[in-house]
Amino acid sequence: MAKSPLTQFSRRERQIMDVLFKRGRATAAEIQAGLPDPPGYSAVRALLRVLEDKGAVRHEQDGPRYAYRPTVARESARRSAIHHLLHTFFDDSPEQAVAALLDQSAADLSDADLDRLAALIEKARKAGA
Amino acid sequence: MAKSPLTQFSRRERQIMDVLFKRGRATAAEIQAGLPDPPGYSAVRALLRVLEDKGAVRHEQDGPRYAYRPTVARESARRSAIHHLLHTFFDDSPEQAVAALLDQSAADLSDADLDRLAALIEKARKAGA
DNA sequence: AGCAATATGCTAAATTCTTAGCACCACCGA
DNA sequence: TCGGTGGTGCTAAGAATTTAGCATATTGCT
Repeated sequence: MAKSPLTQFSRRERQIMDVLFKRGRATAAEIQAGLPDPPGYSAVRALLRVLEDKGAVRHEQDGPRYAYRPTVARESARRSAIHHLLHTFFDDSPEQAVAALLDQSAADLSDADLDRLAALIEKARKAGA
Repeated sequence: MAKSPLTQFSRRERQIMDVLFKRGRATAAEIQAGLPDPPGYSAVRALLRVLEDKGAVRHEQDGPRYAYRPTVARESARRSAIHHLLHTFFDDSPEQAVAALLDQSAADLSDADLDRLAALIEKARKAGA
């Protein structure tokens, strides 16, 4: 298996990627603030340099400082994450996964949300058939 | 926040947990086989001992060898995984997540699957309202 | 019984991750 | 113009992870 853009991350690296995926873009200080049990600022900088080396992250000048972004689009990171979730916990069964997701968050979904989801299912039906 | 049963895992530890969650239960050799870029057998054993120390895993005698299991139920590991996925990639929006999931795997779903999902949505509607 | 094969437990070494510290540059206000 | 503030790059040490090696059981054959 060739090395995917999602190389293996260390713990801290992963935490940083999580922050970046969540925020889309952040400065070193923001990342530091977003990390659980935040390390020193230098540590964050060093990690970012490593991640940039690995090609997982790139920076752009944002006024006086750097702003970092993941290089892989959020989209494709999402896809991988979903794929991994399915594979590890749901025997590659999207149906089970959707069921779990609905079950777990039924309370947070409004009727309108549910309508939209129902519509999506209809759409899937047409596409699949 | 108290230290949850899901302590921070190192890279290898996580890989091992993934294998265990996927299989439910496995011997050291099976785990080794399931690992990406598998290390030596001793390495796997050592890791398992560490994980057992951390309380993430326990073993039971299975004939001449040990069989390992995660201590947290697959259920609750699932929940955490979903939660993390939602938080990192979907702004805590289950609706977006379900949408992505459907979109990504529409092709793999049969009409019957879709029927079941539609039924689940109906159920959620009743529960939520 | 004796031997090969396959477990396990432990430990020490190699590797990798994580961190802090220091040197330097640019901007801003006194 | 001269600090002070807040950014950057680098590097080296400390901590943790990851690994292999070796000693010791236990099982199953012959």
